[in-house]
Amino acid sequence: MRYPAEQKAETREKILATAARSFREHGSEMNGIGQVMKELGLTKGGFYRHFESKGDLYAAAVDRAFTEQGNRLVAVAKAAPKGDELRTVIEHYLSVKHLNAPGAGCPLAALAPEIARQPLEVRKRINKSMLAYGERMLPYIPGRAAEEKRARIFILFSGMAGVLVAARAIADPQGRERMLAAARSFYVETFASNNAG
Amino acid sequence: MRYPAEQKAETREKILATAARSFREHGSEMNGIGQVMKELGLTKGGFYRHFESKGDLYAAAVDRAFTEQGNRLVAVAKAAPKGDELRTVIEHYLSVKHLNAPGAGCPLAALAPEIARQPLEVRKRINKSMLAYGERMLPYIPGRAAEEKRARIFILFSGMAGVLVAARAIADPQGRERMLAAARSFYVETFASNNAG
DNA sequence: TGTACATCAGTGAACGCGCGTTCACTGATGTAC
DNA sequence: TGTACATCAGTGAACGCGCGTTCACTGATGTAC
Repeated sequence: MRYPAEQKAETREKILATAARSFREHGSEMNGIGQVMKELGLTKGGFYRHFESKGDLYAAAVDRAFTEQGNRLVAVAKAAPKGDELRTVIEHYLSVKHLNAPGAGCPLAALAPEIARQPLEVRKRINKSMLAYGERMLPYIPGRAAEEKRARIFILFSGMAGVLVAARAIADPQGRERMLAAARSFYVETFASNNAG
Repeated sequence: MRYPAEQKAETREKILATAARSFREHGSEMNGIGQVMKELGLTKGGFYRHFESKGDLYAAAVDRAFTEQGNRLVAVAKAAPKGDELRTVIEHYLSVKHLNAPGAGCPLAALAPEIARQPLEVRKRINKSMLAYGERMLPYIPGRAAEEKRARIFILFSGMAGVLVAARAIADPQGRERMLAAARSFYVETFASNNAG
């Protein structure tokens, strides 16, 4: 049957949001199209009215996740006390909440190795939103030359992603939170103390 | 037919080594038992004479990979000039060679998110070899209390794993090597300079 | 304003495929006598 | 020393299953007249 005017865009949106969360939670191999559609109360046949293939959805969902993550961190920075933006961002990223909510968190922490295994074209597409995510952090990084700041952003955010995912791999809840807290102190001191730039 | 006396142990060994490389290269979902056995010139039916299930192989292969990675880094440290052990280990870890050889490299960098998604029992088993890997780095870390050193090892190695896998996600070969080099300088200066401890 | 027709998001059954796992079988070697 | 039998690593066909994808169909809404 024919559906109300704006429904198609809404459905596409829901598929994207659900897939973006589901991929981060379970990885792209463990969560399929059928499950994403089922969660939305739809059948999997309808998926192909919205995306060309699973690969197409994957790239779009990872793009979406990087954009959302960027939005979140920018919002956190803007809400922070003047001069404390980077410290606040680091503490938000390395929070227990982020540790325990991979589906709503950083796609680099949740998916980096499988992004690295994607075909070149998919990686290129994802790289754009990865780099855009980095660029949005530029205003909060101390330092002079933009190129220097970019390297610093790469080191900081790839490092924190490593911390988060390594902590998630630890089974003992106390152990993982202890390691996370130690890393939080380190990153704040190293990147966001007064003499860090 | 009956096979020569020590062949069973040898075959098990080959399956483990091949799986350890293959999982790190392709992830556990993309590379199956059939392909591992095929690479060894065997049929997949014979797999179950050596391992209980794919999950059993996965845990054993990741264990193996952590042990190998530990062996490699200890060997690198032992071959380094006195006092330069940690710097040499960092440079080895963040080398272009390691960047481009995930199948022979650090399992944390190659598999951390999917390790984090394993059932509790599998994570507990893998945690043992992860922690053992960390313990082997203790002698090369400056500092006093062992607990402090352990936190420092976690921060250093999870951070470097994040760097490596983020660099692998970058499509442009020059860009990824530039980022890797910047991170290498940072980690050497921060963790292995004379006043780092 | 009323009628006839076109559209197309979503359905649900079907497809081929590769996966992990099972199992009856093979047959050269090891063991018992 | 020679013979009969047991062992068991590996074979290869089969299994059920869920996956990604395709497709004929549905039918309420939008459009044309």
